[in-house]
Amino acid sequence: MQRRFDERRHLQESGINPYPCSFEVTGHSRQIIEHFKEDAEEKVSVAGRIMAIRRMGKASFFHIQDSDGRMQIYLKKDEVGDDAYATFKLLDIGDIVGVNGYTFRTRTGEISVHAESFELLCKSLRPIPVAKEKEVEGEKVVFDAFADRELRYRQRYVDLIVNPEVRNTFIKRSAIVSHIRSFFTSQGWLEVETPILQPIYGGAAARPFTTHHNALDMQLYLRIANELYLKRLIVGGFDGVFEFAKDFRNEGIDRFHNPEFTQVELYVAYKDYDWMMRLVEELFQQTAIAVNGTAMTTFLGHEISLEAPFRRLTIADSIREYTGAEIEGKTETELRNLAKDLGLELDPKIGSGKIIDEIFGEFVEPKLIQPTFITDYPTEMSPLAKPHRSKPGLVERFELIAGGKEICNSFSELNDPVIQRQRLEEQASLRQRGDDEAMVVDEDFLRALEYGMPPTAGLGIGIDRLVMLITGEESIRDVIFFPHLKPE
RNA sequence: GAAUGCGUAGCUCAGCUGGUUAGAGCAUCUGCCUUUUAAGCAGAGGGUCGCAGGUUCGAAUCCUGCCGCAUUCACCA
Repeated sequence: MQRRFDERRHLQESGINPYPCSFEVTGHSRQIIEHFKEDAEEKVSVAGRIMAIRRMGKASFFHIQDSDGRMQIYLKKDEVGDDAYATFKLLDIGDIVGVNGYTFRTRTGEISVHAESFELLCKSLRPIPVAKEKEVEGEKVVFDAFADRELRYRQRYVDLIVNPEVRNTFIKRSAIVSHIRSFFTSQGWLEVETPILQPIYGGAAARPFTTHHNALDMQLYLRIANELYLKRLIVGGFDGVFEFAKDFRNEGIDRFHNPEFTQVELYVAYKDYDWMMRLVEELFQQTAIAVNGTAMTTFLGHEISLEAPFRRLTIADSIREYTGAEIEGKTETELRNLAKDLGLELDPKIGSGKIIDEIFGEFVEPKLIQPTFITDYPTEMSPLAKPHRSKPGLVERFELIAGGKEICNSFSELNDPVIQRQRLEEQASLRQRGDDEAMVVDEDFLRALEYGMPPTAGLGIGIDRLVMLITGEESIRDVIFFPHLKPE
């Protein structure tokens, strides 16, 4: 590094600004290669980071990497002049340069740019961990790639420079988000923004991060969900609203959980959860095809098809199928015994809904590899969902499970303010008994419902997990640019 | 929060039944080379072996504690 500082000074002393203001770029690597014509050389100006240099005395080859790929540059001392060639000798891998020249094909067949002049655009002071590549029987083999997980996450900028597949994953993430956004927008639904700092947190069962507002001298929470605010907007008269939301949950970290994560929540008036299932099928299939060109994906070693329709199974049927146990019409005591027979050790404080959830989570969910809608959950687990139209004790709710993990959650939203108040008060008493994830009564939300919310279908999609599913990445840290790590 | 594994040069790794001055490839530096592509050839520099203690004549190597990362489990999407 000291040497590079010296070079920086050396360049400055010889009148070269190592950090100029701009450079006129006329072409990018992939586009130049695609448009290349054998007998018509094209004038181009390209810019990028030097990734490899092969100097051969009075001529050199090097590769620059720009936003969409790599381009080889050929530089001859005769043509650029002695001074420029001397400057070139001071350049390092990692420096950013602009090159003016014309396209040609080398003796070995690589489409390249024959430089007529070049300009240093940024001196790099730290060596980048370059990996070398070689083609072996048509396959690219990478040698000594920058692979240390901790370094890759802490210095994602380096990871992105050096590992093209990482860059690709994030390009796909962006494509997934923009596809969902345009799908929703094209239905006429409104993209909105709601508070991240909330005086009362709600909409999910989770522990929040707390913070403090100095001027108001009050405690505030980072949202765990935005559900209750989006419903207020449906009360306000919008037919469809959605928000790509960063939510925050003060829970453990593992390869499926980051303390801040992204959900898109959607609420559509006059619809129910049945309609929402059809929407999710169509959305997921289209998104996968838009991003990967196919509805097939590989996740955790499984081939998964996102082709609609997805299997539908009530939670009771799913437990019957995977354990042989019957949960319908059972009392809490019977359910507890049943769980014990299956080998589950349960906290004696939990109620029947939670027991069913435990059985499901232990014996069913990990086995649901192909996308499956699990429907008709016990009321106790779902205080914001509408009672089922024909099955007492259940609500109109579904979760989409794929790859053994929950990807979506959806209900026909509860819009009866009287029942909603009862449910929230039940939550509050659970809270008093020590369940610190139970919900809090939000009087303003209840007031909104009392003005009247039309029948509404709601949906939340875990974007990080959907991106994992579609890209095949096996850790949430590989689909979040800057995953949470302890400080260095 | 618990268990297991890992931490050696800028990067990828070897060395770890304790024993001269800790190695290799790439990267870096010097010299040669005007169509190379893991360019090549000749030479050189580069390390508080994660941190702190301990055992020992002697520790990268054995022991203890701490820090960080990964995986699994628990909580959760």
